[in-house]
Amino acid sequence: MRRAERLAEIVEIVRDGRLHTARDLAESLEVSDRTIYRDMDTLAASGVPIEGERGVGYLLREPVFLPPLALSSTELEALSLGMAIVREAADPELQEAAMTLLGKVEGHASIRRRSPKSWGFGVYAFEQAKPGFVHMPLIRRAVQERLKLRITYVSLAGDKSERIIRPLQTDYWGRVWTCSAWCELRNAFRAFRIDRISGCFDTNEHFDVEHGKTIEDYLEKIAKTFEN
Amino acid sequence: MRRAERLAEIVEIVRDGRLHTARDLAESLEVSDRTIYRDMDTLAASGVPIEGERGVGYLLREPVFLPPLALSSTELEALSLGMAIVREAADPELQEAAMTLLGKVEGHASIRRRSPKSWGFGVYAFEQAKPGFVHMPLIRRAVQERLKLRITYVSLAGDKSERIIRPLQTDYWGRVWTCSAWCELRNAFRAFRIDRISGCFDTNEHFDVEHGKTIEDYLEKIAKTFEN
DNA sequence: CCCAAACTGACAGGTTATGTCAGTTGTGTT
DNA sequence: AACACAACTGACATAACCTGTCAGTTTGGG
Repeated sequence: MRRAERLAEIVEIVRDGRLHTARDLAESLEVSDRTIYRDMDTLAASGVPIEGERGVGYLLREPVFLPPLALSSTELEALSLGMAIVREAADPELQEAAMTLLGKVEGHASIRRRSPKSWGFGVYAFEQAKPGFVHMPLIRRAVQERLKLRITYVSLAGDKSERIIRPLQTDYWGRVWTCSAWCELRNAFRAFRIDRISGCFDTNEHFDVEHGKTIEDYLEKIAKTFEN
Repeated sequence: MRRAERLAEIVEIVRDGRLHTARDLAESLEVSDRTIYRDMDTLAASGVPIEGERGVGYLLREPVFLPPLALSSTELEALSLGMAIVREAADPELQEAAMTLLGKVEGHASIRRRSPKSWGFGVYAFEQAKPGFVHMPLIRRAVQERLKLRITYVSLAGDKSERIIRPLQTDYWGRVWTCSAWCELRNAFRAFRIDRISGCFDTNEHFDVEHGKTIEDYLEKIAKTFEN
């Protein structure tokens, strides 16, 4: 089974998002270039989206992993429930992802045979599309990449304000999403309800992890509040 | 790659939970017994928990599937969020499954490399362990296997009652779980809040899908209610 | 004890994978 | 426009691997 392992190894190497030439791969895997080209065919046939450009090299745009997982039926059930909730309770981008993921998993004959498509879950976590939800993908990206955002926020009292925030975490409260952030207008931590964010723009400005302004600091502060 | 396909096929066949002899497998896959024995070695080496007993046959206890999935990072994010919610919002059995599933996925080196362990999600779907939650696994099983249950229910008004129900679906409402069922006491559809089910027992009695008493009928009835 | 069926080892023959070589075709750079 | 680079392709010999056959051994159950 050296071949199968090598195929996995190629994906491992290429998924770092950088360019790799067939020769480099061939050297590090101790096979000939030709073998690499053949392997690339096989991978492409298996649906791995590796792109090869002549004169350039190979690139794996979409991060991919292919672990041959062994899931118990309870884990499969948890996956199914989780995706049902995400499909209902998250923003369109994650909804889409949840559905394609579930599709990939249920598409495998082994599962179709056992589950009559339904696990008996009903999920009604949300009313129809909440207003601020279109901004969720941007907010999530901002959290991950430490990107400052400029938002227009309408408070529960109805006051409109414009702020620069450092989004630290997105929070799910069962039926409501909020974003925990450091607010540069108030110079303090604030939690913004996603459905009350009417405008949201990328500032193209990154923020550093500053002592006292991290999500851990925020959570700690909240914990202390509850102690009293 | 006929070998790789055959290995997958073996798992496919054996995962029905019944006994299979090497000879039967060999016949249906059109190879010799010897090849099956060699394949079993390979599968065992790959970590598939197939058990073989001399004089008996092969058995796969834990249902398993091993689809070499290719997930996008967004799908991975959806999976992570979904499991975070399930870990917070579901019963202990599914919580456990969600954690082991996430463990299996994140355990794969390819992912560890990219995600700094956290996706920036905070999930606070529930207070601490709700009372009725211990019954959830039984209820889920009952839904899937059409098993009647005998429950002790405390209504919102505080009235205690004992009923035989035919559980049709478990419903997640963001912060609350209910069970949609046909209630044999009231002879009508009822939705029971899980946290108000104080007792729950298996009656060992199955129910048939009766016209007018299915989950589809219930959902239709609810839809009509909203029309008015 | 006997049977069934999992297991093991050896070897020949077939199939597949690989390396070598000799090209062609795009892409980016000078 | 010429050039370098690297993806690609085809052909063929050889090495590696897989498979079937056969002849056993081991283990659990009746």
